[in-house]
Amino acid sequence: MAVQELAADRELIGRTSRAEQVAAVLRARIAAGWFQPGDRLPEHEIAETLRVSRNTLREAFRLLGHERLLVQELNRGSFVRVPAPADVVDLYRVRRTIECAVVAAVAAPPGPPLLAPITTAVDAGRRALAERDGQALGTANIDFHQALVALAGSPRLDELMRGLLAELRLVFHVMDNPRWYHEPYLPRNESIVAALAAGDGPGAADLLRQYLTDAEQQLVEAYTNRGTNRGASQSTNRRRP
Amino acid sequence: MAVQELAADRELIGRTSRAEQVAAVLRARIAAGWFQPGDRLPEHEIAETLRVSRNTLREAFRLLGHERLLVQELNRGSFVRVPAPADVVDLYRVRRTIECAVVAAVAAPPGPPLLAPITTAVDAGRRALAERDGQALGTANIDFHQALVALAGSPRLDELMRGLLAELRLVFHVMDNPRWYHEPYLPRNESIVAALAAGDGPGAADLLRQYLTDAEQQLVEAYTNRGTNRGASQSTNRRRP
DNA sequence: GCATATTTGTCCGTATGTATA
DNA sequence: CTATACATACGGACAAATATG
Repeated sequence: MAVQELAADRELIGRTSRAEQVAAVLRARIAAGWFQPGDRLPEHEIAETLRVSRNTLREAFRLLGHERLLVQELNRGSFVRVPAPADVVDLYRVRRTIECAVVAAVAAPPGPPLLAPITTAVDAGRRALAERDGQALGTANIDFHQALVALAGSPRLDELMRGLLAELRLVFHVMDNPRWYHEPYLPRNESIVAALAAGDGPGAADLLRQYLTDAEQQLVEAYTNRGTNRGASQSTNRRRP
Repeated sequence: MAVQELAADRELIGRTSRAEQVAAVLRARIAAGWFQPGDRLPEHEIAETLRVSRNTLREAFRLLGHERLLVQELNRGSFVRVPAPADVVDLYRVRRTIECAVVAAVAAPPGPPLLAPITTAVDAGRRALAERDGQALGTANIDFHQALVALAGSPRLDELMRGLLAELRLVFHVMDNPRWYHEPYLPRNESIVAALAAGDGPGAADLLRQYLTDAEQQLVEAYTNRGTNRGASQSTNRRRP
């Protein structure tokens, strides 16, 4: 019965709990960099601002902690997570494993509903580059890789990828200017699309693997430098200005 | 009531955050089948039994909901999740993607610290089969695949795999006798180990992919039959007997 | 269809323990 | 070392939704 598919849209109406709504707000704030890695999220202050009780806020904190966006130190509070260099390495290891496996499984040119989001993301990236919009370039790159994983048609892989990219956003927020790291890879995205459109999954996967390896190397190098300079260890007691 | 048997787990809590300790207890109970898919977990009753407040229990519920072990229906409560057939398909799609990718990346015989857990799991399976211990056979199979993913050396992939296998346990709990589904695959595990020990990752990955495809087909078939017979839709109001 | 009882969702007050100035 | 601030956890309260008769 097709009606049950509507159930997926239930959460779009008001039918979600306060805790998840609060989590969504905080998630967006963290993704946008409004809360920066290392920032402490004081319960009382935030609960008062969002007009929710501390109990429901704590439920939201647990959710975000489970998503690795927050770390919760016992009796000290919740902090926006500041990823360690080892996390960057692991993130890219997982990305290589999953993205490449999904892309390599492509045996025929994907249909428009699958290919369109990919080309759209590349176009958005090209436009952002022309307008020198680093923020848009970054999100376009994220959308590109999210669309790649969507080729598998797996809800769990989609959500997993969302989580990985959300974590990766934390890494970029630790550094000053994320745009430089995405810029050189736009033409490589285009060649990946070309291979995919031709139905050459394994070829696209090879390009993608090299892409991710290069990106990781450059990112880890820049990250360890910036990271140690700031000395933003997780247990420092930074707050919002 | 049978819920009072939970009091035995009261002693396990005492070190980290209460919510995570409670979550660990419930997670173990669900994995063991003590809470069965479809069961409702009443807040007041469980909170009273575990001697925690409803607030902290709800934090634990949020965690388990995020792990897809519980579903939380607004104003109706938290239920042990009963996976749909589509979930089984997706679980195996993810398993094929990740496990095969990890195994295929093996280019040389793994060192003892990586290979030992794999062979140990196979041995445990062989022993369980000899003793006709279906429960042990199932866990041995789970340990085997967990050890396979550990080849990647990625904490995130390890945790991801743990979650997938925990979900899969729910599927087995919906059906009566899990042992029949693991039995025919033991020799295939052994051949996978042989290929791995020889450093032939791609060969092992091919065997593994076929293994997972066969297992999925058999499981989905048996699952849809059992599942519809029971009529255990998520919104039915089952409780513990 | 209606009235009642139960359960969840949410908030508040408060006590305790922990970390930090 | 004391004092302060804050997180942690508990219990009570009420409204809202749901299940039950």
